[in-house]
Amino acid sequence: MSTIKDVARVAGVSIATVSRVANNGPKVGDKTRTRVLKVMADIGYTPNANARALVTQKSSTIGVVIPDLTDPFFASLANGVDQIARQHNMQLLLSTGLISAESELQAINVLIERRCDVIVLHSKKIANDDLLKLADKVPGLVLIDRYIEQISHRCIWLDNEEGGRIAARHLMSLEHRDVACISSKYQIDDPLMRLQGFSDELNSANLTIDDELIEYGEPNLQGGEIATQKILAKGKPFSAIFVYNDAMAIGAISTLEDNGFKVPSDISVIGFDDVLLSRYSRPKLTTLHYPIEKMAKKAAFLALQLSNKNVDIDSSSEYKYIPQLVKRESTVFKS
Amino acid sequence: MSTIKDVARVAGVSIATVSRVANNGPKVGDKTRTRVLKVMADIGYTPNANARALVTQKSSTIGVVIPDLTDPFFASLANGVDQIARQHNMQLLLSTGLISAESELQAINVLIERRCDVIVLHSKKIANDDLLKLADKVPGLVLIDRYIEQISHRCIWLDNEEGGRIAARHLMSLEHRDVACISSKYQIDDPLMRLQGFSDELNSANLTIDDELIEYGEPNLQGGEIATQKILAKGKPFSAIFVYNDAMAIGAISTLEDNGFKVPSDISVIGFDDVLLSRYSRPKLTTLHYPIEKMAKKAAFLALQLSNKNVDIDSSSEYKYIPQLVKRESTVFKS
DNA sequence: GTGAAAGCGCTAACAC
DNA sequence: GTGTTAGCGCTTTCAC
Repeated sequence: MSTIKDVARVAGVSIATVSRVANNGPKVGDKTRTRVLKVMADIGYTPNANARALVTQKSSTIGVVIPDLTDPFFASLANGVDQIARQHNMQLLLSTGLISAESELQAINVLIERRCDVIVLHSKKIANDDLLKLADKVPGLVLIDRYIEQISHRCIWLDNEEGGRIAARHLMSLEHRDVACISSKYQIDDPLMRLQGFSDELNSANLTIDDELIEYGEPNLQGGEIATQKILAKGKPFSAIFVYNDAMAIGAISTLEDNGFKVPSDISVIGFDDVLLSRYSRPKLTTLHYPIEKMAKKAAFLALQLSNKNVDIDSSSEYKYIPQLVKRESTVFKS
Repeated sequence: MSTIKDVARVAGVSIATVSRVANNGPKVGDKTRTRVLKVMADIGYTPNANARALVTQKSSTIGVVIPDLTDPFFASLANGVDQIARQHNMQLLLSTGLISAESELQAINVLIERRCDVIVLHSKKIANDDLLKLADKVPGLVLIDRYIEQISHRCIWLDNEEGGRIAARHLMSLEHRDVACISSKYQIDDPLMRLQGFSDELNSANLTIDDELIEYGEPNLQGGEIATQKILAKGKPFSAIFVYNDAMAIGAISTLEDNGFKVPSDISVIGFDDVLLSRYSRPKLTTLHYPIEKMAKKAAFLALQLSNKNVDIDSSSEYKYIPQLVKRESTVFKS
């Protein structure tokens, strides 16, 4: 591939001039500029971003770490960051971290090797201490969907506990008293907090969840199916289920109906996340809206600011989002 | 951020030695190696991938151009490429192209600037000639979801026309004679070919589609809703609809039911793509399976081979995929 | 086994 | 307005 030197040679100018033209720099004669531009087009010159990054010390790429792309929730996250990247003429470098601490660490490391100025990190497995070190190393690093007190001004997170409470209040307002729960088998913060909030709110109304009516599974459609089967197998009565996320909730509904239970008339189901799917499932899913795209944009924007030494940040800020109840068709008054 | 020089200085060796250690190179004394490794860890050294790419002339990143991430179809595409990237210890650089030729061109250009060795390009708008030039410039470039004769061995594509034919045969086998079509308003190859095949097959059975029963819309849920409303407004009878993709089909079903038509008992609906959603919609969608993830993997793998000068490729190969009919619940015998 | 040095393609002073 | 030059951080001969 042709380089700046080739252009310079053919156009009969120095490489400095070519560089100026390429960067729309000042002080270049009009005839020179047009001539250089023509040569560039002729020989198909494309500047080498790696070389440029090396000398300018900035790569103009935004790095994102997410577990995987097929989950619509994470796709939305990446999409939010991408939108901010476009606005700033930056590129998205995507690193999938899957679910182990090791692979998350490796994913983030790749981004640092590439000298991403700006990184939005969704990490569930890396220990706080390691995250603190990373944050220290990369000024433009922001955590999404996680909260660490020492770097609270660099965390964009959702109040999962409050989400659990809202779900509980909603179900109680519909007079459900015997509720089951389906949670994620990955014992990370989110499921724990959601369950905690849910349980607390029930308790404060003198209700409790029967431990046997709590099941755990993979946080996807199939996980919801299996967990529901297990709960059903116990043979204990319940009139509503609080499910960890929408995918599991839809899996749960499918299983319930296969077993002769009508949703919502026999059993109400409430999900979490409000992914697109939840608006088009039958019955349409009542769920808690998780404004992930908005949060991702905020995260990218914040990371951009942090990476810019000229802007100073109030390190006491907090970026906590509250999930919103979206009432649709899968929950009704207890019959 | 610390550099190779810092490591060299602290460890009391030359940068060449550090480089050897960093790359697991040969001929380094054991004590030296451990000492250098320790220093690296101590000062938190992370090699600069840009500098490395500059000298080695390879970036070990796979570039992908897709319109956007939120469409599950494209997310699957990106995911397929990502899996191959992981296998080869490469990174995914994602460039979203949206829908204009200009933005697609710009998206691919960013990838070339970054000197991606390997590029999987989903382009609908760029003219054949321009694509040919790009392919010439970047040996590791592969087109997905598009066919250009001159570079047929670098195209991974689906036989959309055959898909249309299969859909037509399926509907005819269920004795539908009056069929409507919903197509994409973006008059690119896919919708045109699908409609063509569909129409041809009907014709060969002496059936025709009433032009008034063909409507065009955005290829998403809402587009399907609007197109269906328009068709309904014509007041012409029909017993089945062939829809451009699953999202539109689900939108169509929702609108049909809102207007008092039962799917499939009153009207059968067949979609295209077989995205995850189609398995969980009610009724479950009959559709044509588009093996996009498999094709994306193939594309990435092929691009990888192409980028490697040591492997030579049979330039007469073709990579045509045939969609498969997936019968679910949204189509039945005409009543 | 280790080091010195050249150079990848580019930008950014600094001269003229 | 244009050219010369010194690196950016790294790999890779080529000596020793």
